[in-house]
Amino acid sequence: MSQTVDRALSILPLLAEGPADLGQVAERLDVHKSTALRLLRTLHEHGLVYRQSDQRYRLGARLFALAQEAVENLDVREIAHPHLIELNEQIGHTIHLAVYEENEVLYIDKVESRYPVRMYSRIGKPVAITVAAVAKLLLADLSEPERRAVAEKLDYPMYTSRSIPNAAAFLRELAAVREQGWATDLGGHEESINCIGAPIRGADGRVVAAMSVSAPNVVVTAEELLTLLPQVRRTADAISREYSGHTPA
Amino acid sequence: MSQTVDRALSILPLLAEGPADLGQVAERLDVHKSTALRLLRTLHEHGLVYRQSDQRYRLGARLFALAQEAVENLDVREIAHPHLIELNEQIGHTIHLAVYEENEVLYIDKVESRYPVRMYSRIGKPVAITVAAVAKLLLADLSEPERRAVAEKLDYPMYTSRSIPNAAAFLRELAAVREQGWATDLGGHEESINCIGAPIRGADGRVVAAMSVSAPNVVVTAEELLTLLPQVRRTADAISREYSGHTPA
DNA sequence: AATGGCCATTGCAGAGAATGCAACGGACTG
DNA sequence: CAGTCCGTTGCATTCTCTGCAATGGCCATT
Repeated sequence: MSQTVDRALSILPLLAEGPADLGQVAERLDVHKSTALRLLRTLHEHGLVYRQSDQRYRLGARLFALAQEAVENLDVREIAHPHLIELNEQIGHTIHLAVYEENEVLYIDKVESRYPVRMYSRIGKPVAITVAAVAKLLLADLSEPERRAVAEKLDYPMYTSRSIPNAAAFLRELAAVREQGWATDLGGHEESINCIGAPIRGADGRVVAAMSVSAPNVVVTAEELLTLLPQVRRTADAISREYSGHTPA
Repeated sequence: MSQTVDRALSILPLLAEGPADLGQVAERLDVHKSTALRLLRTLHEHGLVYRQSDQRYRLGARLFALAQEAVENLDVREIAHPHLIELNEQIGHTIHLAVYEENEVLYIDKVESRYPVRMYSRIGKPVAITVAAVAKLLLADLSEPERRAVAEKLDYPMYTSRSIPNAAAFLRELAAVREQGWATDLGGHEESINCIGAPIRGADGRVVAAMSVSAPNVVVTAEELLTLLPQVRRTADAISREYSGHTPA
């Protein structure tokens, strides 16, 4: 690991909190101002930070562009997208696609509900990992020791009274999900929103992504949502097949 | 500028093209493999690159998260969003919001058309700078020498027969846009798609962002689209007012 | 099963780059 | 007009990064 690069990269999350001036950056990094200046300059040259008119720094444009290109290079996403669109045209609700990476689950695609009531979420946002249906699916596929290790490390915020409260309950839930091959989140994140999800598997049978359908209570009840499960699983399986076939190893 | 950081950051666009292994990265950077390894390690620790199962590297999850947080910190975007939604509910077409930064124009928000025919674009994608309505608006606000400098540097790809062909034509167009206070792109990017756009101004009158409405020929003709101009300008002005008021110096 | 080659990885010594200091300069303020 | 604050620059020192060469693991080939 390189100290200089390490320091430079530490600036990024710092600026993600909001714009900062040279002094603040230097202080947070615990380095001399001149050092911070040179790091910022280098980041600037690469377009990762931007200097606004008041001379403060904030995250720059190329960061978006990079994130975009990155997400477009994920072949699961590319393959899945038309299927998600198609499912959305059938059932209308919001559809998410998510992957697991380094202790985080994040959305990599989304098709908006065609109902007026929409939920807030964004591609790139980390998922509420202890409650979301897609998170359960992705974590359920890890090996038993990995699951344990991850479950122990997590926090279990009680978004609602139905949120999963602790590691033990979470591991039980993962076991159930693993067994049944699909997952739900019934009001565990937002009181009035339910989700059902299904896994997408690669050629080796491992779960490479997960998709879910979300809908607020006011549009469909949890029971009605569950009747869509066969369609969701069928879509997920179709994506799995295409993905497995497509992967040239 | 720091050499080490410079090299490390050069890895990111490289990986944006697609996954690469250690040897490829070292070669592209023209450094020893051990050096490349350590740089990649550092990037990895910060979550900016991810090591996939075949040991190759690709861009990592935190990059998305950072880009997300960055875009959410842009106050123009936050203020504009509800207005864009509202306009979309009135007229149905795709709406974009864009800013100019360091010789690039990029979309920072988008509301999808409610018509079935949608256009392809993505938040974070650089805009076709020589033809897009929002690009014209943002560049038209630069000082005359700046406009000249930028116009000279650009390429003028002929996306269609109606694309702006060269710097001279572009500068004329910018002058016109500056004069009239709104802009169009009539089939200059995609033969069958027209856009109209209006600027969003800060308290000092400078253009801080631009919005546009895009619709394909098959839904509305260019003439019909132009009839929406008053609504678009009204929306842009409303955003300008709120933004100017909101900015605490 | 054994061998060869490829690629990632590590320890080390030298060299080159990053660091912090101190001084400068410009902008804003009282 | 003086004073202060913040960003910026040149420079000597030091520490870190670099490239080399050797190791070890993995896969394919025979």
